[in-house]
Amino acid sequence: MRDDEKPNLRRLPLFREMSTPTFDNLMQIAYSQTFPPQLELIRQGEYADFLHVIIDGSVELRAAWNGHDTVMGVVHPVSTFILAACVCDEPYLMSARTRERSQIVMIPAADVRVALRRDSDYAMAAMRELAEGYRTFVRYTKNLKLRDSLERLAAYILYQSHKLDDAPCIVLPVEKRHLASYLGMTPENLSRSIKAVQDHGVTVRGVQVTITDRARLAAIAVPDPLIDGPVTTAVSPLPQRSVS
Amino acid sequence: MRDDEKPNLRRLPLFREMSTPTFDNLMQIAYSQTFPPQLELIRQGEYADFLHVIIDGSVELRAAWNGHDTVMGVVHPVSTFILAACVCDEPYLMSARTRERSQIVMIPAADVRVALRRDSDYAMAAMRELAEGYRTFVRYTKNLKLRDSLERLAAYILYQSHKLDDAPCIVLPVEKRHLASYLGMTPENLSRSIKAVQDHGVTVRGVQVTITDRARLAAIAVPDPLIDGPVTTAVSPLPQRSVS
DNA sequence: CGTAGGTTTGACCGCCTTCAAACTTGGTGG
DNA sequence: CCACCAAGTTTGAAGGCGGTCAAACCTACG
Repeated sequence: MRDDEKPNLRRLPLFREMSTPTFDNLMQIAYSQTFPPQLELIRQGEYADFLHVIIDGSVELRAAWNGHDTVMGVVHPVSTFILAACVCDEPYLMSARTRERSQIVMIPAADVRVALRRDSDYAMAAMRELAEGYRTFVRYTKNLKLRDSLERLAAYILYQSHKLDDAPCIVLPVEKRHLASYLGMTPENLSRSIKAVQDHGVTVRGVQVTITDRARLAAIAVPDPLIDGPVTTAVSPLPQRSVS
Repeated sequence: MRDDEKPNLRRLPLFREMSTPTFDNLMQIAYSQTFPPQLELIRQGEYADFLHVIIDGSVELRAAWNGHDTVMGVVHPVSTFILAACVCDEPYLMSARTRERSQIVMIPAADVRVALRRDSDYAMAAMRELAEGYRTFVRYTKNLKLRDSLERLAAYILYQSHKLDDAPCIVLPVEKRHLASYLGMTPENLSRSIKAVQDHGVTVRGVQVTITDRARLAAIAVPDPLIDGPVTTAVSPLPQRSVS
């Protein structure tokens, strides 16, 4: 891989705190590649050959069973995916496909495991990365089990806006069909939910979404940092013991 | 905590490979406690004070939002829970409550974090534990998104049997109301699904479930190791059943 | 026994899916 | 530039899965 790409990787939480020798060692055997859109990088059930790091573009995590398939998540730069399969040396539970032309760095899983054993700072970082991934999935599952589809859509819009500094105007970053699958509904139902949500402080034209009344939208979504994302402005009292 | 409890902990993947000084150090500040049934050990939103290790009994992980709540998982001995919140030093995403009288070892989260930084073998073990937890949740979410409720019930029965060495006869280990919530349905709907599944190679009387035709049941469940769990499951040194 | 909590059953309703068709949208080539 | 096509989206109608509500039925336990 090219030298000018390494700093991007080095900035990642996963690589930031590892020792320089370990990093350089990994980088020597890593290689960077640019893939076309809609390419299946990883197929569920296969074994983990490479840790993937997405540098540019975006990647969709999908799962399939018995003829159905569904979108489980989307990975944006700069972050890693399928770390868990690499650590466990077990089959992928999800497939991964590029949504657009994407640049990806691949590091042989065996070398990652060696580096983990050798560099405890690296292991710590991997642990934090995995813990965050775990929590992301807990939140995703809570969202699916606790909210109905209109509420999920409202929360999604609100959260997309929140990520852009509470911008009132956002653009749906994905094809609606895939967004529907991610949110656990059919494209038709998403279409109807989009129509329905416009009675609650939102106007949608195509992929342009404008929040006209945040409070009304929030009344539907009932946003919750324990579902929608990490706490940024938490007002948490001191930890307290529940039992004596 | 008592000395005779330490070997049980030491056998855990999380503690098996850590250095003896680190282990002894942690054990000095850990303490063991037995809790009554239906006690809320952890409330979602609070911060992680203690890493919990369940030694005996069973614990239910639940999530709540906007007046609803749902069962997200069940933890059996001997394993840890809420490791991710401890590692991240962030609020719990789920609550935990004892299902029965349960013995639990609690280790201050701050000390766990210190030990993680100090002992790289320990960090490696924590990483593997987290990776397994992550994969458990991916599987759970796939189950919810890809199967309908009858298929989920069939797969659940098949998997419970599989864990008991493909025993044809199993006992539902949880109250049906909680099983329904775990499987993502209402108690009423579980009741109907139980009736329906008896046309497909299963007879159910109370909590007694007998598989009369495994192939027919599998035709409904379409079991898949990428959803239902690895064929080679964990070694549980303690008996599984625990209904009094 | 009698009560309380859990389970089952029935009736009804609504969310969501399915199927089908019309309608956009974007890209391509005449 | 426009015609055309393919893919995606929207709309409509119909139906099913699952949820809600209410009552009856266990079952455990005091």
